[in-house]
Parts: sequence; C-alpha cells; structure tokens
Amino acid sequence: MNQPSIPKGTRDFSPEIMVKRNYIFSVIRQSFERFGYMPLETPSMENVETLTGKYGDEGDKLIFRILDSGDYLKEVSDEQLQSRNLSQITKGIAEKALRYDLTVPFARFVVMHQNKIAFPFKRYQIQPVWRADRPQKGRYREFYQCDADVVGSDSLLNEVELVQIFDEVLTKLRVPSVIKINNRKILYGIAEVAGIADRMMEMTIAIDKLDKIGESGVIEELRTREFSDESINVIKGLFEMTGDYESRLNAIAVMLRGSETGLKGVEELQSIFNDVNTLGLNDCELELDITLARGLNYYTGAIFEVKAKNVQMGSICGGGRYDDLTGIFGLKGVSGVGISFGADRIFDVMTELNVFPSGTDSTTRLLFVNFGKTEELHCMKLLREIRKAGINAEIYPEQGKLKKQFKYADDKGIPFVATIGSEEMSKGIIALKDMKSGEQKHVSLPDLIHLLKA
RNA sequence: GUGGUCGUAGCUCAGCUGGUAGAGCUCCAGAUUGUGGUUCUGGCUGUCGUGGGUUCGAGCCCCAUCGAUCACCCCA
Repeated sequence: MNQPSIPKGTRDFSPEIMVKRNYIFSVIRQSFERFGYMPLETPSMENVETLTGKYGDEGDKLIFRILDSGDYLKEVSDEQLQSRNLSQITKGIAEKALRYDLTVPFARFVVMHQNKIAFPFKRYQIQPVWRADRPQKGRYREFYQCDADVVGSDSLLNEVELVQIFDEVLTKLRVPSVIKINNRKILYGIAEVAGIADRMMEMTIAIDKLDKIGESGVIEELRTREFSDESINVIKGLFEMTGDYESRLNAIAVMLRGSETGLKGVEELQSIFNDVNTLGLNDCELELDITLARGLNYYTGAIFEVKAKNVQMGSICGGGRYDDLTGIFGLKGVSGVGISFGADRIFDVMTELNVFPSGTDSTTRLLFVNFGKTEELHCMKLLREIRKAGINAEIYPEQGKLKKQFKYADDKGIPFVATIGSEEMSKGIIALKDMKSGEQKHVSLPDLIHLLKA
C-alpha cells in the first residue's frame, strides 16, 4: 500500500502550528483594521483570462489551471491534439485557474462592483494563493498572503500609511526588518536616459540581482542581454551612489534630469521619506534601494520589499502602486497602492528567531484532572463558570492515571492544571498547579478565575 | 522549465573495499496506586523509497522510477 501524501509544496498545519499562524494573522488583521481597511474575500478560482497576462511571461507559466469537468476534450480538435500546441489546447480544456495573488482578483472585484463602492476603497484580504513553482526554502506552492490595498486615491499619504503598517505589524511580531523602497518611475527614467526605455523590464531584472551577484555580475548579465556599452555605463552610475537617501536621491535627480517621469519618481520618494522620517518608525527602517525592481509588471510608482534582519530568507513582504490595474478590466483612471505580508515566510522567520510569545503554545489555559464520576460532575459545574468567564478550559474526558493526565497537559502546552479529588471537593477548593513553575496551591473558584484572566 | 545533493526505526543519523542492520532522541511500562517536564531501570519499532539488473550473496555496485531538498529562472 502506498503511504498517503500531499501534493508537492503544500503542507498540513498541525494544531500547534495553527495556534502560532493564527497569532500572526490576528496581529496583521488588527493593524489593517486599525488603519481603516475592511475585510474582503474572493473565490479561490478565477476565470483564466482574469489572471493571464498580469504577471509577466514567467508568471503566466506559474498559474495553476483547473481542468474542466465532464468531457473536457470536446472543444479540442484532433489536429490540435496532434500538433501538441499546448497553449491552444490549454485554452480549450481549462477555463478556471487558482488565484496567483490577491491584487488582481481585488482589481477585478473593484471593476465589477464600481457602482457600489465608496472610493477611496480600502480593503484587506487574507487568503491562500497558489503558484506552480518548484518548491525550495521559503517557497511553497500554496501560501497565504495578507494584503491591504487602497484604490481611488493618488495621495502619497497612502504610501506613508502602508509603511507605518509594515512597521507596526513587524514590530508587534518582533521581526525587526528593513523596508526597501524604490519607484518604478525612477527605473523607467534610468532606462529612458540610457536609451533603452523599451527594454526597461529586462534592465530591472538584471539590476535587481545586485545584492546576489554583485556589480560585475549585473554588468555581465546586461552584456549577455546585449545592451550597448553606453547604456551599461549609464546604469553603472547607479552603483556609485552612496550616502543617505537624500544625497542619493539628489544624485539620481541629476542623472535623470532629462527624464520627466524619472524626476517625478524622485519627487515622490522624497515626499514619502520626509513624511516617514517626521513621523518616525518603531523597529523597522525605511531604506532607499534603487536596484529594487519587483517582477510583477503592473507596478507603476512606489515599490516595496521587506526583508527581515538577521535571517537568511527571501523577502517577507512586498507591495507597490499600480496606476492602471483596473484599467485592464475596463475601469480607467483609478490608481491603487497596496502591500502584502507573506504569512508563511514570516512564520519561518519567527520560528528561526524564536520570537513567538508564550501563550502561542496552546489555546487551552486550564485542564481539570478526572478522578471519576462524582468529581467529574463537580468539575463540569465549575467549568461552566470558568468558561462563562471567558477562559478556555477542558476536563480530561476519562478517569486515568494522574501521570497520564498531567502528561497530556504538558504535551498540549496547557499552562494550568486543576486537581479536585474527594478532599478538595468536600472543602470546596481547587488544587491549582502552574505547570511552568511547578507550584501548586489551593484556591477558590473566584480566585482561580481572577488568576487565569490576568 | 534547467542543474546539484540525498532517500536506512516515529525523528536525526551511523553502517568499512558487497557477507542477511545499529546508535541517540521519541514512544511505552515501571521506580512514584494524588502530579507532567528532570533522574534511574526495562521494553517495542524496520518489505534499508519503489521496480529491475549484476552476483553464490546487494543497505552498499549498475539502470530506471518516485519522493525530498538546495540552487538557477522567477518570486511571498
């Protein structure tokens, strides 16, 4: 018999892990709502046309398609099958696909419901997305994104607030991070000045790898992509910029003086930096990274990427402004900006840093030991009061060796155990043991509730 | 989609130039019939990923296949 298994790149989440995951989700959700974002959910699957063409050629390949039900070959001719023209055949047999991110379905939603929506529209969405990637460290085929987006507002105040959300959430989760920011307009300006405006995508893919393959690696990549020496020389100028964001932005402004778009990008970043610095951040830093590109090609303005400090891991959050994502679906002139937390990577980082707070081991706070029928009923009465007081509590469902019952509490990470035998029962008291310190004392029911509520 | 590494007990792994498998941890029981985590004692656990080949004989060599993992591309 084959061992049962799950698809590549997917995972089961055990109760112990889910308690911790839910902690992350709740912190993120709380901050989103604190900043005025409202919840939204969209279907796991979308029509294929909704998704294709939004994520670049590479992205299209990574979309999971869903095979049609029934006689799914009925629309495919024998000639098409013979020719093995995959893209043609795929169209005929798969009209649905699993969502690849949350931003595109959101844009689709905004367009479909534009008449019912009050703009600026702020929504958050916490749902899984799927990518047919080959799994590796920190990369899964099914993972959760936690997005907050606002559409219908051009104001850079949104960008500033989104940086504050990054900072608030990651500070609460005890994951100090660097928030890298750049602007697509600047990248476009560079391409323009270098005379390669039409090949901006290629250029950004190359310079995005700077921290991975170094300056010489980037230049080599540009060469193999057959960029001219003049263009490469212009791009090289980027690597020579040093100092704080102000001096670097000034240097870029000089470099981009021939590009109106590029200068607009510089101006935007200056504004965002000024505001963020005036307001201040907690445990995160905002850092200008001119080489930051981001692959999703719908971004047009500010782009974000967040990396946890002191951990070897890809980016844990991303985001950016997209001026015309809704335009693709027929609603022009509505700009949006949003961010995304990668909950699975944040989980991995928190595990590595060991920063989960106590209380994320178990949802149960108190276990009653079971001594038999009479005591059982007595405990059940107390449990009603304890649960009414909002404390998560349970009783071991059968009489058994104390060793076994205490071990159960220990395995489950339950912090308190109440023991009520005949003696306690007759005196109307509870023997309460703190499993962490090992201390045990007799308390009354109100005392116990008071103690566990704290 | 391309390339590398690895599959032996529930987990982490050892196993010499081929001679029919072992350690630690976990788990279970007892020491302790009203107390977990620490300590001590005892015990269970394997189609050596799968299929084929070479050989008197394969965990070890060869081929295939599946799975895991890391890197590239790309990305949370």
